[in-house]
Amino acid sequence: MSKIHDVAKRANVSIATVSRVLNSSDHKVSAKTAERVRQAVEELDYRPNALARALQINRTMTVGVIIPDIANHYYAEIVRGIQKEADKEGYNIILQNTDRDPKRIVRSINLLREKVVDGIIFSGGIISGYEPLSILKEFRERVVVIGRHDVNFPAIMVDNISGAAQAVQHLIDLGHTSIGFIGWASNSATATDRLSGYKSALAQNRCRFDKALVREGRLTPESGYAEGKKLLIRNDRPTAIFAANDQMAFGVIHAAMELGLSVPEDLAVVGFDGIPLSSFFVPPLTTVEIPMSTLGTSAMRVLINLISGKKTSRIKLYKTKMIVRKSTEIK
Amino acid sequence: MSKIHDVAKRANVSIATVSRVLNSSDHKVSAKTAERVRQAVEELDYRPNALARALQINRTMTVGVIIPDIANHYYAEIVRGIQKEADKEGYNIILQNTDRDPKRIVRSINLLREKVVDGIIFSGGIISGYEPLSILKEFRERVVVIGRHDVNFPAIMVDNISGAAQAVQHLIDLGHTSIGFIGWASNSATATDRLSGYKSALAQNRCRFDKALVREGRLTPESGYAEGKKLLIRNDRPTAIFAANDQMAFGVIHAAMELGLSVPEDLAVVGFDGIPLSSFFVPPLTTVEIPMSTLGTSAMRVLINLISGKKTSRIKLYKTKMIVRKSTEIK
DNA sequence: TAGATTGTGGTAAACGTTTTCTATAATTAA
DNA sequence: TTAATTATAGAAAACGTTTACCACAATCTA
Repeated sequence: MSKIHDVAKRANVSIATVSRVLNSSDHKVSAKTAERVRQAVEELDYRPNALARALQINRTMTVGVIIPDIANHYYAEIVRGIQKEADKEGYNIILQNTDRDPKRIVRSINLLREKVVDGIIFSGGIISGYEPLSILKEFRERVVVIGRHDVNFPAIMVDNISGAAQAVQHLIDLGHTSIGFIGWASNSATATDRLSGYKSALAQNRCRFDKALVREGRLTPESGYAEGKKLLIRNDRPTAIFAANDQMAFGVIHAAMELGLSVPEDLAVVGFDGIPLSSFFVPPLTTVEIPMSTLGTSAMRVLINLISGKKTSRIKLYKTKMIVRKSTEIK
Repeated sequence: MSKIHDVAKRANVSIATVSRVLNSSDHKVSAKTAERVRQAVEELDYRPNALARALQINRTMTVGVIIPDIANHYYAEIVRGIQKEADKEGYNIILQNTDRDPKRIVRSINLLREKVVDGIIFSGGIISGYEPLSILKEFRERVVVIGRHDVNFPAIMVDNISGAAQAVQHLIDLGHTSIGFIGWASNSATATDRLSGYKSALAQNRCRFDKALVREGRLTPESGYAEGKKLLIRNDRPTAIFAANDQMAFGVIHAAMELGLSVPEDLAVVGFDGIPLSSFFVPPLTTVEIPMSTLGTSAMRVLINLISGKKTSRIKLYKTKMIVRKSTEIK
C-alpha cells in the first residue's frame, strides 16, 4: 500500500502538493505539476488513508446505523434506503444490531463514539429515559431517529395511527363488527400507535371495543399463528382480524386454514407493512403499506443536512397506503 | 469529547501511563496509579479515538462486507451471522450493497481500501476475471468469499448440487416424471450448481431431460409467477416444479392457484433456501434449507483467523437440509 | 557495600494525512 | 527599471493515539 510520500517522491514534488491536487484545494497547483501527480497516483494505484485523513479533518464520512435486527425485512429495507442516499454523498455505514437490548444499545453507541462517526441513525428499541439517551447527547446535532421515540431528536415517522384506523375502517366498511387485533409489546411506540388507530376507528363507528379481542404477539408468523388461533377458537370468534404486521397476518391465515376456515369467506385478514411477499401470499394479503426504503433515504438526507450544519424540520411524517387484496375482499 | 491528554492531566500522570492502563500493556503500572487513571477515565467518560489508535497500531478492528442487496433475506441472514461473530471479537462491519454491478463492486473495494479495513467478506456478484479480482489481491490473506466464485480465496460454500439433487429425487420418489425447473442467470455459480443437481438427479433415475421444462427467472416471486405460468399453460404441463429459491416457488404456487390448479394435488412445488416464511405459506412449502446465518458466522470466524495469521482450511462446505412440507405431500 | 536488577514513570517519535506559514519565481504596475 | 503583486511550491505543525527509549528509585545479590 503506497502512501502519499511515495507519490510525492515519484512525481518529484512535496506531499503537500500531492494532497492539494487530490483535494482540489483553492491553493493553486500548476497544470503540469498536477498532471505529473495524477500520473504518479495512477501508476502506484494510490488511495489516501481515510484514517489519517479523518483524524486531520475531523470527518470520517461514516455514519452509524443502530437497528434491532437486520434480518427483519423492515429494517433491511430501511438500511437499503440509507445506503442508497449515503452512497450518493460518499458516506459509509457501520451497522449495529441490538436486538432491542438496552445494554447492547449503549455498547453500540459507545463503539460508534470511538469510531468517531459523523452521525447516527437510530431506529427501534427503547432509548427514552435510559442511559443511551444521555450518551447520544454527545452527538447532539447529528442524530436522526426513525419511528416514534420519546426523545428530542429529528425524527422520520410513519403515521401509524391513521394507517391502522384506515385498515379497520376498511373492515368495518365490509360489514365486520367483531374485529380482532394482534399487536405487540406495549413499550413500543409503534405498537401502541397501531392499537390507538384500531381503537379510534372502532369508536368512530360506534363499535364496541372488546378487550378480549386484543392480543399481543411478537411480530413473527409463529406468534401470529398462536394468537390468531386463540382468537379463532372462541365461540364468539371475530369475523376479521387486523394483525399489526404482515408476518403475523400470515400466521393468522395459516391458523385459519388449519381450522378449516377459509379466507376471506369465513375470516377477513389485514396486515401492516406491505412486504413484497404480501402480494404473493395465498390469498394475497390486504395490508397497509409503509414506504420503508423512503424512511431510510429520508433519514440519511436529514442527517447529511445536520452534519453540514443546515437546519431541517424536526419531524417528517410519512403517510401509509392502504392496499386492498383478496384476504378481505370476497369477489 | 475528552482526549487522552485530559485524562492524563486529571490523573496527574503522563499520557503514556494512561495508554498503558487502558491497554493493559506488559509495561507495569502501579496499582495505585492505575486506579487513579481509571477514576479519571470514568469521570470524564473518556473513550479512546479509534482512528488515532488504528493509525498507530495498524488495525482498525473493522471488516468490510460486500453483498448484492441487504434487502434480500439470504444476505440479510448472512450479515446477521457475520455480525454476531464479529461482535464477540470486537469487530465492526462496514456494509456495501453492489446490486451485482461490477463497477460498484470495484468502487466498494476501493472504498474499503481507503478505510483500511482489516479484511473483507465477499458474497454475490461476479468477480472472477474482472478488475475486482486484482484489487482484492491487495487484501491477499484477508479475504473470505461466501458461495462459489472462481477465485482463489478461502470460501464458505453450500453444497447446492447435492441439495438440488435431493429435492428432485424427492419429487421422483413421489412418482413425478415430468419436473420443471426455474433457475436464474447462468453466470452465477450457485444457479448453475442447482441446475446441475437437477440434471444429475434426472439422469440418475433415467428420466429424460427436457430443455423446454427449464426456465430462467430472476429470484423474485414475480419472475417465479411469470415463468411458472409459462410452464403450466403447456399442454404437457409438468406435474411438479422445482424452483431454485423459495421466492420463486411462492410465485409458482400463486400462478398455479390462479390457473385453478391446486397444490400439491395437481402440482407439487419445491423451493430452495428455507426462508422463515416457507413454513407459513399456504400450503407450507417443501424446500431445501440452507444454514444462512451459519455461513456468515463461519465466514467471519475464518476471516478472524486469517487476520491473526492462523492458517485455515481453504474451503468449508455446508450441507443443505431437505424439509418436506405440504406443497409436495398429498396426505 | 557496590553493582545489578526490577519496578515505575516520563519524553518523544511515529502512524499518514491536511493545512498554515513561509519562500521563491514570475508577472504586473508604475 | 523597480516595487508590488501573484502564482506556485515546500517545511513543518497538527490530529490523538501507542510504544521504544531513557531515567530514576527501590530492591536484590554476592
